[in-house]
Amino acid sequence: MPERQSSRKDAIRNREAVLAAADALFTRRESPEDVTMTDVAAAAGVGKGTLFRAFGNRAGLLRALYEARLEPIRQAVETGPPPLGPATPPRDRVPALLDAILCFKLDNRRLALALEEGGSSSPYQAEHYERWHSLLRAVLEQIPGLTDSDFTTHALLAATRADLVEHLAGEERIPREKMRAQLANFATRVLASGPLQGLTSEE
Amino acid sequence: MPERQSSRKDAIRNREAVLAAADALFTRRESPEDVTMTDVAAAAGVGKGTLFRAFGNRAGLLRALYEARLEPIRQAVETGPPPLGPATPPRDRVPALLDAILCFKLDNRRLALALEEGGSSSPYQAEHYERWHSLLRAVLEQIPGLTDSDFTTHALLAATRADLVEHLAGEERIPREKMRAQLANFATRVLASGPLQGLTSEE
DNA sequence: ATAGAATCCGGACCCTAGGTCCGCTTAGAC
DNA sequence: GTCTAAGCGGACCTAGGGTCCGGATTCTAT
Repeated sequence: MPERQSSRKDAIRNREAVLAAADALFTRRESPEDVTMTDVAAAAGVGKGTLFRAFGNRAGLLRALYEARLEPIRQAVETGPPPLGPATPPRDRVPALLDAILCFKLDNRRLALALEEGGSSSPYQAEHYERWHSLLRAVLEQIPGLTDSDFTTHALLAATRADLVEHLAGEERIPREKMRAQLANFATRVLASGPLQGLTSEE
Repeated sequence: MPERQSSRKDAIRNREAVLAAADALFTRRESPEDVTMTDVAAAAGVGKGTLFRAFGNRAGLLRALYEARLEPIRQAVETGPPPLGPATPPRDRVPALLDAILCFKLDNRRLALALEEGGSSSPYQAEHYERWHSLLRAVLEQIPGLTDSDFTTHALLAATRADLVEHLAGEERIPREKMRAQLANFATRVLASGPLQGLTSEE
């Protein structure tokens, strides 16, 4: 667990340099997998030992980058104004949250891709997925008549998977605004199931 | 492209042996990634050269296994009786198709996992995904009032992603029947948007 | 200021796993 | 039987993630 902060200023400077270099590399290069750790170290003007001591491993570096980029959104969701903040009525907040996630992944395609496929273990063991899931689920549960909130949350989040977004934006050339509209439409449809009762799956 | 059939019987025998060995290994071992190509070759009593000549690369082997397992379902979907076959009314066929996919992934967890994450490129470039997508989409388009069929299809299929299924079955310990019910419920909710007009995203 | 300790630096090195190569073997045709 | 094209298999190559350790740097106490 090499994640604790260091106080030495060269360590801090190097950490920043690595973050910046990795950031640049991931946005520049086509595919995440041809950004090697050696590349990152070289671009940051730092040795591999330094890189690995600071972040543990590849996944650690990705996570650090991801969290940093995600911070503003986390703020907006937790303590911000509507439509993202807690004061928003659930039926409006769900599409807004999904939209925020989608936009984030559109703006950080390579990075999100690298983190989600990243190998090792599924994205479902990542902490940040867990956070989104429990938040979204809590919001869903405030909507009356909505069942299977756990599964529904997973299914909604699955529609924003990085590789799907990448495919839609890259291969199918779907413009950003259209994709956002489609996702919002989809989410709304899922929520708008007032009249449907009795379909509930039982325990 | 080393995919063409050989007529020599030793080649055929070896191909079968590899397929069988790989199948056994993938179901036995915990995680797909600790089944190495060398393992497979050894278990099949065959050299690595043979293995790679027969299947090209790791993805090729996975694909071959996957297609073989998928064959019966493909049959049932293309020319079988309802609820999977073409004679089924669209509103019933969509959940049935998704259910078939879900069951398949539940029955072939490791394999589906290995193929979908498999690294290299996203599952969205795989031929079999393309097949499912166009089929499902065609069915969706027969439902009046349903818009964004392309995106909706992607979103529905995303709910059956191998790693999500694995997570639900493995970590969350959701029983098979419950998961099937939840997916069916979800699909039905998505389709049951008759009253909703005007939400359509415009070109 | 300076010595000493703790920490950090960095690149040579290791290991694993996918993939290739090539001399030897074998199936099948004549 | 023999000739040949195809197949065989394991030694070998390579790339990239991760480790190691001698030397440099920073912080602290005096």
